[in-house]
Amino acid sequence: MRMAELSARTGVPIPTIKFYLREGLLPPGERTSPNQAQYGEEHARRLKLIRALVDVGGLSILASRDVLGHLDSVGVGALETLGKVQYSLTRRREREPDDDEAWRTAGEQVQQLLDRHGWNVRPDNPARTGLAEVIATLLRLGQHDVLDLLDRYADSAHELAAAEVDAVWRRTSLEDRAEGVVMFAVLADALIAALRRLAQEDLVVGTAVEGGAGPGERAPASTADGHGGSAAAQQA
Amino acid sequence: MRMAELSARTGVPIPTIKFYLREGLLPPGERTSPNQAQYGEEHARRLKLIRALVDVGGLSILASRDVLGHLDSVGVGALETLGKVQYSLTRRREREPDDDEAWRTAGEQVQQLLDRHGWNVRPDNPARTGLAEVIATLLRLGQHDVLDLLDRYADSAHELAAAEVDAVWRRTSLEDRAEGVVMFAVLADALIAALRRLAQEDLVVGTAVEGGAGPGERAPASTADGHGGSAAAQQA
DNA sequence: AGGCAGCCGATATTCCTGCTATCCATGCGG
DNA sequence: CCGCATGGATAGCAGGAATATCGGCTGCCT
Repeated sequence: MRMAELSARTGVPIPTIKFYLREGLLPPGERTSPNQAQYGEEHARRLKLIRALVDVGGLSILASRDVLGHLDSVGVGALETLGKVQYSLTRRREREPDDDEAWRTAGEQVQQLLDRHGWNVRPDNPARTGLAEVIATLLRLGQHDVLDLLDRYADSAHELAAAEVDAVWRRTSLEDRAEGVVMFAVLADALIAALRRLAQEDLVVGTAVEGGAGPGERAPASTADGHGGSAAAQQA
Repeated sequence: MRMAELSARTGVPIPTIKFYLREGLLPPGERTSPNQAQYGEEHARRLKLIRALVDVGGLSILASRDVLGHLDSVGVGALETLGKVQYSLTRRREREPDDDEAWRTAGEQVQQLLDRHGWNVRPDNPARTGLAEVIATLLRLGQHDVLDLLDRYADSAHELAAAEVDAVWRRTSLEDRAEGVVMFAVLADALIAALRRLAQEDLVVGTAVEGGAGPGERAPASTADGHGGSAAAQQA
């Protein structure tokens, strides 16, 4: 197909497609003449992926290019891809953190947490810094009760990550796996954030309705222990 | 204290403080004369909070102003504050979603999920739309196995939210509670994201090291033999 | 009392990002 | 064979977040 059709099919305006081509997010089409090119299904897919990363994942154009670049160099294994994607994802911190008391404490807490949970993480994983930064901020603001939940957060995160790794591993082709890594790294963040907000409201509404005396032992709403597994997999 | 001291104490440059004042993020100091003002401890705290929201939480100046505005109008109860904060948090979607098949399916799935888990959420909660948007995107990209984990994500989210609500409720003063709401709404997102990335790497390293045959039942933790193992996980 | 520094407010300028718009030469295609 | 879409390059624009500059004033120190 030509550019006009690509645009029509994906809903992305032509000037924007040109822009993405220029910026290297979208690989160039196959030239059939000096001013004609053919685009395939993979271009449409890539375009949709770009919009997903930018619109839903909130990535910058630059970060998206990096992430997508890792997708193209598959064959190096999921670990490699995951590492690179994660590195691309952490938005560059403009100001390197000031080396104050809170920062040092935060660094220690991160290490202790990793030890406590027995996590094996490379020392250069940028998520370490990210985590330390959040902890340092909470320390500076004196929000110690948030930090008391760290281990709980960690347990849940580990559970979820296990399910994610499992799901990715179940994929067969290398490309699919790499794409899965990106999905779980980028879009799951948005997913969890939204779910947490919904759950928060449910709980607050529940406690407020019960008289506002405190977070009472509300009947746990059927606990959803029987959630129909793939009932969500509506496979449209 | 005067502006210079406020700047020195918080590390925020004076022009930036002026900017925040202009934009209404920071309440003006107490005037002692037409060109002199006094700032108190609460201004320093507010400044640190602004930097936390902007730097760590990734909020825009505008969104931060809204969130902080809700902090000032305390006394209306945690539910009210939570709702307003959540509304301010969801970044305005520039393009309202195109009403295609995926979007409609996504809307249904959100409702089904809420029913399945028995969550009581107001219909105007913007997180509903946010969640639907992510689901629609995943549908359009054909990532159904991600959606299969929705219920698992929801369960974890609910657990965490319960702990969070509990923690907030434990706070005594109204101001502290409102601040807690903001903390858990904004910073916990970053916290969880970082922890998930760390857990992901741990699990991938673990499976890769064990021969790359699949996500095996790795001995839980205690692996912390140093990070040497991960370096070897270059698995071609 | 004199003077210098600091402060406040307002305006203007800069830098970055993510697109759009314009322009032009070219060659497809009816 | 001629118009119009295509592709490439350059320039422009809008919004966001600061940052710089300037004028007028006022403490405060001596």
